[in-house]
Order: sequence, then C-alpha cells, then structure tokens
Amino acid sequence: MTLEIPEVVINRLPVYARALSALALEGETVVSSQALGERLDVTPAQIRKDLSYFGRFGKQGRGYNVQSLLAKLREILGLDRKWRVALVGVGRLGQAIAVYGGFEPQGFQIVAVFDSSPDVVGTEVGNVTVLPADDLESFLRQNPVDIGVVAVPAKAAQEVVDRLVNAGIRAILNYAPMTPHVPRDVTIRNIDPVLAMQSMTFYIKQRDVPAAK
Amino acid sequence: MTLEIPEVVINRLPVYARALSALALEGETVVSSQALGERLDVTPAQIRKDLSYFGRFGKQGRGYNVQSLLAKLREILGLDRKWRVALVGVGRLGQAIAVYGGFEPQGFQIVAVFDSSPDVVGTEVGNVTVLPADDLESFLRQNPVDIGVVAVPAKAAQEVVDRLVNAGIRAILNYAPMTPHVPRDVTIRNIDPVLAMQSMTFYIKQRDVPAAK
DNA sequence: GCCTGTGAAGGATTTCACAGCC
DNA sequence: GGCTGTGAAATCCTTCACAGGC
Repeated sequence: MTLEIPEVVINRLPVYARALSALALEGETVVSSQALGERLDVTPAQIRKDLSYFGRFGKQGRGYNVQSLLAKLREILGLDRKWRVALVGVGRLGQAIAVYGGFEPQGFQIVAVFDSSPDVVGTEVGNVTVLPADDLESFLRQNPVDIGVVAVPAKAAQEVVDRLVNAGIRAILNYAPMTPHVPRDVTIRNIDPVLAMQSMTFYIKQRDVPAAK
Repeated sequence: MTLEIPEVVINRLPVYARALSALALEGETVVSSQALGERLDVTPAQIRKDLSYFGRFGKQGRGYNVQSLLAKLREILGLDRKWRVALVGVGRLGQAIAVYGGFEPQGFQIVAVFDSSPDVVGTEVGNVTVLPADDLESFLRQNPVDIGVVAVPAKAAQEVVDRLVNAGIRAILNYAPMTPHVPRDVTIRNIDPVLAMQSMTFYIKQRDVPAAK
C-alpha cells in the first residue's frame, strides 16, 4: 500500500492536474512550484510537499515539465483511463447531471441511468434509456460500473447508497442533501451547493454586523 | 470579532443544522452529541467542541434541545434571514441552477440572472428575465445582492468574479471549473463534481491494482 | 542564481479524559 | 447513570529553511 497519503493531498492533485492542463494549452512547457502556487493560491512548499509523496518530478533550478508532471498526476489519480458511471435519479437534478457535458471529456462515461418513476423509465436521457430502479442490482451484476452518482430525494438516498454498496460499488458521488453512511472501504463525496452557501453567510454576516470592537 | 473560529468548524455547522431539521421533523425533541454524531459520522467530542466555540447549549445528563439548538445555529450562520443571490451565466449549467428548487426554501433567492449571449438575454429563467451581462454593475449598484453565483465557462470566470468583487459582492459560489483569485475579505466556495470524481478514482484504483504488498 | 526535495518546526485540528451537573 | 464542556494530549497538516543539484 501507498504508505498513507493524507486525503487532503489527494484532493488537491486534481486541482494541480487541471492547472497543468491549462498551462499546457497556453503553451507553457515548464512551471515552478512558485508559479503554479500563484495560479492556485497555494504555497509553493505545499505543492512540493504534496508531490514528494509520489516521487521526484522536478528539476532543481528549472521547475517541473508541464506535460510530464501532468501525465504523472493523471496516472497517479487513474485519469489515464475511462471510468464507468451509473446515475440514479432522473428528476430535475438528475437530468441536469445526465446532460451536463463536463464528465465525458474527463473520462467519466454515464453508462446507465435509473429511476423509480414509471413516468421517466423508458425515456432517453443523455445517450441512454432510463431503466427502472428495480433493475439496479441485475444491471450492476452484468455490467461493470465504477462509480455511482446519487441524485434522488434525501429520503431515498440512504437506501440507494446501500443498494449501490451492496452491489459492489466502491465510489459514490452524492447530490442528495443528506450525509449517507457508507462502510469504510467506500469512498464518497458530497456535492451540496446549499451547504456551501450556508457556510458563506456566516462570513458575510460578520461584516454586516457593525462589529462590537 | 468572534475570536477566530476555524473555518472547518463553520463548514460543519450547516451539516449539524440540517440534521437537526431532520430530527425535528421526526419529532425528536432532544439529542445527545453521541446520537447526532452517529447520524453524521462525526465524533461526539467534535460536535461538543465545535458548539463550544459559540456557547453552552446543552444540558448535562440530557443532551441538546433540538429546536433551540437548531435556532441557535441558524442565528449563528445567518440562516434566519433571506439572502439575495445573482446568477451569472445561463448556459446548461446556469439554467439548471436557476430552476433548481433547493435554494429558495433555504432562504436564498435568485433576484437576477445575467448572460452575455443575446440569444438568452430577455428570456425567462426561473422567475426572472435574463439581463445582459453589461448591466451587471449598474444592477448591483441599484439592488442589494449578497451572493454571486458564477456559472460561466472557465475562460470567462475570473473576469466575472473580478466584476462581482469590484461591484461589492463579498461571497461567491463558483461552478466554473477553475480556481478564481479573490481578495482575502471575499468568501468563495467552489462546486466541482469533476474534481470530486477525480479524487475518488485514486482510491478505487488502489483497490483494483493487486497491491504489491 | 534558481528551484527542488525534505527533515524539522510550527500551527491547526481532533480526540481524550474527566470534573461537574442534571 | 448519562451527558456536557473543556483543558490537555495526541495527531495531522502546513510552512520553514536549507542542502543539493542544475
């Protein structure tokens, strides 16, 4: 095993990768931790330390080769291959996710979409036909799927998560506004714009209130 | 000022508040840090410590009153009032955000929507008419807006963020797949499902590869 | 001279563990 | 007996600072 790399570090790697892609498009061939850090509002030391968990990718006096560091990061993160995604829930949110163009170009292919409502089962969403939620397990048994995306109402989310986990899914992207339980060997990420807003209001409020200095 | 409360703590408060709302709906009147922690996969000590930054809300031997702790958290976070939101960008993503029903019930009201494309300016989205992006500053000068939501392509995002900041906005929810720069007194949160996926793949990969123990 | 990689130091956050109260 | 609130300890993460290489 990879000798315990902090999760915060893993979460920053995709950010670095994205910035390197942009730099590559701009024609840059070399970048220093300093320059990359300015771009991302991260200290150069942090970038160097993060990368040092995985090897020695830079050259003293020069910096990092953009293309080769990018390739390394993509390899480390597993972005050098395709990932198969199943989406559960085709309400407004699920629809938006299905037609959202941002996943495919990054190698995340939505191979199946499920919903429990007979109204949408059988309709086309994105490029796939909506399957009945009841078929979830049988589908996953017959088709390899790497990641489950949950876009059902909060009340139904835990059950959907449990079914995905029981069917062998080990990574879940949860859009439902609740915190699902998962076993420790399952990775989950929650997308919740409302929570994000609700933490920002704390800081706006601080400023609005005439501070009782 | 509030004596430096860690940002991680602030980010957890909305999660606690959401769980308390659910408990209230379920008819619970009292909850211990233990019970709340189990629900959220957080240690009881962490909940108690987090809350202790703001006061003493519990009763020894009993726990916390659900309603009154919820009210306290809402007050602390500023969720006891309405917040006015402006959305910039009405592509597929912006459309989805505008019609997404999750913000309004939580007190976040989209009061204006902007786009630079003549094709969508003038159309109705959600309940509001799309205004030309050029009108951003003049609108913000005449109408109070607390939070800006950015849903434009990555290339345009920094400029939009800068304009929002220059117009006085102090909180930004960014959906563009890049990391914008903001002055230190501006709060920003990035929503990026692709980054979330890209960090999960690292962990799936670990398992797939037959570990070279 | 510039910049990486990294031990060591420093700082931040989490967890422990227990006094105190209901 | 059960549970909070909180100093102190432990852990985790970031930053420093510099040896070493280009």
